[in-house]
Amino acid sequence: MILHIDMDAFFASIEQAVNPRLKGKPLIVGSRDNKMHTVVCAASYEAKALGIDSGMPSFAAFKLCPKLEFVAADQSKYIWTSEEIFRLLKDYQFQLNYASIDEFQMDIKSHPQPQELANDIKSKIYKNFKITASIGVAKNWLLAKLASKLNKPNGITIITEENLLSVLKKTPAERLCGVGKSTTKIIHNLGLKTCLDLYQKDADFLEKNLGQNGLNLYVSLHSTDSFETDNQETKPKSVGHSYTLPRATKTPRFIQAWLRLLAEMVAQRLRQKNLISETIFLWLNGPEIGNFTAQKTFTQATNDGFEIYSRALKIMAQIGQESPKIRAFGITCSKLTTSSYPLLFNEQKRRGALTKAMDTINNRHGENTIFPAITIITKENL
DNA sequence: TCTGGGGTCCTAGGACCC
DNA sequence: TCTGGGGTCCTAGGACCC
Repeated sequence: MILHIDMDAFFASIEQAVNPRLKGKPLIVGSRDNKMHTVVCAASYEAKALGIDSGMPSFAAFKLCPKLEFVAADQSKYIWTSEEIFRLLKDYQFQLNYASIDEFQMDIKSHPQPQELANDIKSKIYKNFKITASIGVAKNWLLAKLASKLNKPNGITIITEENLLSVLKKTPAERLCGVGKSTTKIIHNLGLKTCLDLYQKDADFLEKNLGQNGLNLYVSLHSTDSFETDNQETKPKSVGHSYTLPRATKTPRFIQAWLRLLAEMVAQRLRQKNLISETIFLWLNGPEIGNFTAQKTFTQATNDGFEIYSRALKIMAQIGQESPKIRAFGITCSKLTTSSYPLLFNEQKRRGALTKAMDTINNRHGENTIFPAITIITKENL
């Protein structure tokens, strides 16, 4: 049996636990601090009751409730809490997996009293952090994850052999992890509506109609294996940043300053993780160009901000348009390997020494104590 | 006020190698 | 004589998740 723990309105609950003034109030956590120009990252249950939910643009949320409380996301607080919960769960001595920042999976084998165990976990979490979790138990991770959502918040759902079919029958297929918008459309056209409809199809049928995704779904639905522990390696496969401007601009020096800033941010994170990257991915969005994406692999891996920026500019030249209007952009580095010194060329050595000095200063005196001058232009208004 | 930002995995076509 | 077939890597784009 797998036990899946899903924290309730995680970010919002943490903010309410930390700040008593917010308790019992409709609250949203936005992904950035411009409260009218962001989307809802998490909504408290008081806000959910008013029809507000994550993914919604914040202006729409405020339209539903002008008195909504707003807090900008504080990632480090949530990561800290998540790691503390993980530590607490470790004490149960079961095989344990991080599924995401607010989800954890435990292989509880054939534990005789899953209900009591789930209750115990929930009360321990509440005692320590004053936030609630919902728990699902089932024969595999996909069904356990599904179960955890069926009785939110602060609920427990146990899918047994006896109730399996009836639970699946009353649950729409799109509640399954992996069944998004386009998969839902395809299966609806096939006349499949519920999780049970999917569950009762065989592997060939699902593969024929949904490709690899269908096959994965079949395997995950029917598996009785423990969750794969292969994702124990926590090495990231890519590191990126993106930013959306309040409105589109075609001012090149402004766009370049932003690209440089994003490149520096990405480079800094690569250096923190001791990684270098061969492939640079550039994403641009604008009214004329729509989404422009391109990536390029270079022979020399790097974690130098200026180098990443230069490569991004090279990729941008492919766009073949003089100076398009740009609304949003992103830089992502992939093909990551552990960086190995020494650097080969003099220019690299010199720049390596520079970035090392910058990192030292910023680590000691705080982020952005020292930064490339060009990026200061990003602070100008459009 | 009119949709963020961080990711992973998959697909299909093309280049290239033996 | 004049081109089979297997495999890998790269790229752009899409689907999906939190």
